[in-house]
Amino acid sequence: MRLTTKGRFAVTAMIDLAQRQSNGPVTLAGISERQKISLSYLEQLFGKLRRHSIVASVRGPGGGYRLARGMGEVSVADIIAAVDEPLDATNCGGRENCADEQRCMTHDLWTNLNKRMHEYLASVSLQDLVNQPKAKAVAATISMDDRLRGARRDSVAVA
Amino acid sequence: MRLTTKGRFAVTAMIDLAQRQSNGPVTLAGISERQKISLSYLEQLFGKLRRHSIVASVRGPGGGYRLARGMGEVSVADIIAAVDEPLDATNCGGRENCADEQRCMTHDLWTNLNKRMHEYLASVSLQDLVNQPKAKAVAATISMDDRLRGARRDSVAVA
DNA sequence: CCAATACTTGAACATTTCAGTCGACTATAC
DNA sequence: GTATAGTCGACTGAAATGTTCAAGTATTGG
Repeated sequence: MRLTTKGRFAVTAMIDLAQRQSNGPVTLAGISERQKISLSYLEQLFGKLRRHSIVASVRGPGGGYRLARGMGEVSVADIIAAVDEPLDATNCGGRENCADEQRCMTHDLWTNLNKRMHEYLASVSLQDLVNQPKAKAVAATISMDDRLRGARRDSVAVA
Repeated sequence: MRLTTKGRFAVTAMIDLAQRQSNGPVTLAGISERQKISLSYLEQLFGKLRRHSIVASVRGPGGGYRLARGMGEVSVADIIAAVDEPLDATNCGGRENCADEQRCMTHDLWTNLNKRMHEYLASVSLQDLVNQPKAKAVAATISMDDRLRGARRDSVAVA
């Protein structure tokens, strides 16, 4: 998984959408204005989001975009994967080289990192971001720190 | 922190270096040949690694590069940070906007993700990669999975 | 000393991605 | 039927990737 500003834009836009879709479809023009993202760039991003069934479009006056599923069913990983799609992953992932030992060591490291990043991003839904972002973020951080330091704290409050 | 193939190349090269430095300085030409990375590209990468005091150079015949510190003191995060340096991080990290609530929500999410990625990469040293990569990788994965699933497994065998 | 070795630096380059722009088109509500 | 708003495709400039060429400088072995 690659992390670029493109994914950031997409997530920002999706949060805006999630927050406003209760009063009908949300226009890209509105998101563009509020989030200061170019309208045409949003069109590209939402084209991909739509083709990945993350959002649905409503054409005509009063139209716009709405979520294709509930906020809880859309993870950050979904959004990034839809937008950043060239996910050909570890450049030795079955395709070529990876012949000698060294390459496979780095290969393992990278696939593992990718996996963990993906798991983290998949564990955060749009709902989490819209509702109580602080609690979630802090809880995740504490939990991670514990693991690294070998500490043991059996119940972490998550608000 | 950004993840690109550039960092991958750097880590691959560093592993090669770490494995061979016991018999004196390692030449970039050798790394280039073994790892199939263009020599000039390696020169650029090692220039950065040298300026970050991760490797040291030995000039003249019989020269090459060697690690500036022990393998245990060099983390993957160090290598990536040295090579991928434009780490301006979250594009609202103190600089501008971040005015309304939505932006800060995504801001929190990203800074947190960056933090966790960094912690993970910082926890993996060159030594880990050269010695027993499998054990380390597997252990990290299991631990992560447990946290996500809420499972509880008190002693995870490592190696 | 001297020549081969090997790092050092800088520039140029093709390719790709990023981010944004433009223009033409289609569907639909009023 | 017209204004609204999504859809599509091509096209742009800037940056990053990955590579190559060329001209250095330091140092060691002979």
